[in-house]
Amino acid sequence: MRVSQVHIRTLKEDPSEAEIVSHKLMLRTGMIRRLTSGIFTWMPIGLRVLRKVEAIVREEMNAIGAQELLMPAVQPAELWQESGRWDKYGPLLLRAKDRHERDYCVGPTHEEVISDVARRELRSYKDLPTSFYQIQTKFRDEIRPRFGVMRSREFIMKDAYSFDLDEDKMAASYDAMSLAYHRAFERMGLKFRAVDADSGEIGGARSEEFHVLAESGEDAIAYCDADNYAANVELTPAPEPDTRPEPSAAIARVETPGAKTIEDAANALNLPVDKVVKTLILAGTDSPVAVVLRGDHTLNAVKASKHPLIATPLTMLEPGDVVKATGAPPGSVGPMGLDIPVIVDNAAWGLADFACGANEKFVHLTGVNWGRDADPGSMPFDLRNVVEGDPSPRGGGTLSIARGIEVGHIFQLGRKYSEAMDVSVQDESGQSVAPFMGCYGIGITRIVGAAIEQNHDDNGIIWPEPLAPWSVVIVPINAHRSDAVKDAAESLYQTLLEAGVDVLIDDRDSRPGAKFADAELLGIPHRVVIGDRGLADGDFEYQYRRKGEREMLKRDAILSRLGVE
RNA sequence: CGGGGCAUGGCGCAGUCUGGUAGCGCAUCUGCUUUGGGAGCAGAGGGUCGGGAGUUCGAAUCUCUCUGCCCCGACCA
Repeated sequence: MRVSQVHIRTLKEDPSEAEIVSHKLMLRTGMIRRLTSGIFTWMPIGLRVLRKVEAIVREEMNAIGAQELLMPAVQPAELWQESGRWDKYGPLLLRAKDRHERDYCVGPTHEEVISDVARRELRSYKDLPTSFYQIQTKFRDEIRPRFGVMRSREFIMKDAYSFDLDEDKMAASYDAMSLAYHRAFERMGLKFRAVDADSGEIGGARSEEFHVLAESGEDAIAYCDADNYAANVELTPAPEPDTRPEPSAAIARVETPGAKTIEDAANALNLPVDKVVKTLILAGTDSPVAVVLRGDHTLNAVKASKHPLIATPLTMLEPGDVVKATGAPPGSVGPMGLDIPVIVDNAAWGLADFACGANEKFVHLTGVNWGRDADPGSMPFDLRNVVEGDPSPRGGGTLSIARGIEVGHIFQLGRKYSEAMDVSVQDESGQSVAPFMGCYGIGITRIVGAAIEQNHDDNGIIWPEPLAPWSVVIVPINAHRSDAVKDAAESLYQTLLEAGVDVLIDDRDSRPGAKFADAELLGIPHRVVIGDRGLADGDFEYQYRRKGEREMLKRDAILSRLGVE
């Protein structure tokens, strides 16, 4: 394409509404424009990228035999009442009434509709296994849309659904889908990890999330390259308690004026934070409970919610209630002498001669030991988030922590929806049975943002080649003054076009600097600069966006560099 | 939902406290000069200051109200 014919309106300054780099760059390049909170127009350049993502996903879905269909975005309430989600889904569901006062929603997902399709279409086990997918606009009325297309209300999702006769076959469909996801993200050139999203659950309902690794990710992922373990930190088990050293210190009372945090206390006591224990007072199922963690650890809400004495949702007591429960304000609370249940984290259980609050304002105790001084309650419990360097649950090495952006999620649903929605097929013996379902989502629009988060520099986007809006940009320098430049540029452009390369030629009359800046902002992987300077020797300048080194190459060398013979 | 902030040409901002009828940079258009890292000069178009109500001779500026947008918050002991 010719830049003169493309709607390009790049901005030099970051729009004030954008916070993270992908959002800023998408606005500066003009890929998207906001219509209202969490709702965007995909402008021509952005749409080119979106289409590349879609095409890869579509190819990988088709490759495993999933069939594309397109379901309605607007769905009748009855369907959602049938599954029980009309009430459960809450305000996330955008609802509307038609002229007859009938209730509808804009689909946030399509389990209900696909179940309806399935119950009408699927008759017998001979129709199975089968899977359907669509690439379609969804709407979820997020509490707080932010970060541009990363957490928008309207977004495009690829959602797929599989139907199988039994659990093993469902697992096979799931595995095929998982492989297809791996292939799709690899083809997009993204650094990603598939992580267990459900490792602690009982039963066969497996689930994996696919995360693009990026600093700005909202999720923390624990992984171990040595043994291939990867899971959301929320779900990564911390090690069992160590054997505890024998007590060696006597208990001592220390005034810690003004100490409110663990760091304050550790400083005042002149101890490392991992020798000080933090005691959190939570709402319990019966009475408040005290939860004890090592000072350098943080409470994991998902794990804590699984303890029978801890109330869900997890609630920290207000300072006033902490005083009522323990006699001391937050910061000075400790496990000694409490008359509420104490739950000790595995790591805190392994400590000897530790320090803790004395349940007296601005007083701490040192040399405290479980059993001798403080009652550790019943069994220790896994309550904390794992940290960098913790052993991998698979035992093959130590964990690293990375941040990730969730771009895919696959799930074995079992019969939950097929039973609720009355989907059934006849098995070999003629009995009606509910099929086992799986559902599989990819956030198409989110991938575009995630790809930028992972691939950018100070000058702009650095597209992985498979996602780039164009793979090559030709920049003629002062073509209006030099027929040689113009001819060489046009000729190269035509050759690349004929070879099927996604090529852009910057045929504007702008100055070179402006063209370079735009090419870099847009993140076009390959740049060919043609100017009188090099052309005298028959040279073109070639630069790869990601590396940045410029080389002078002959036309043939350029073509072979771009994979054209 | 709770807390905070903002709303002035397409974008980024000043002006608001101390009312007097709107300004700067970028972008856009015209002309000339320039031309290998977002050119220079000259000129031009474009906003009634988020909406409404009020105070006042007079409101972008003060008051009330509505709306929209952005940020923070569900690990603090």
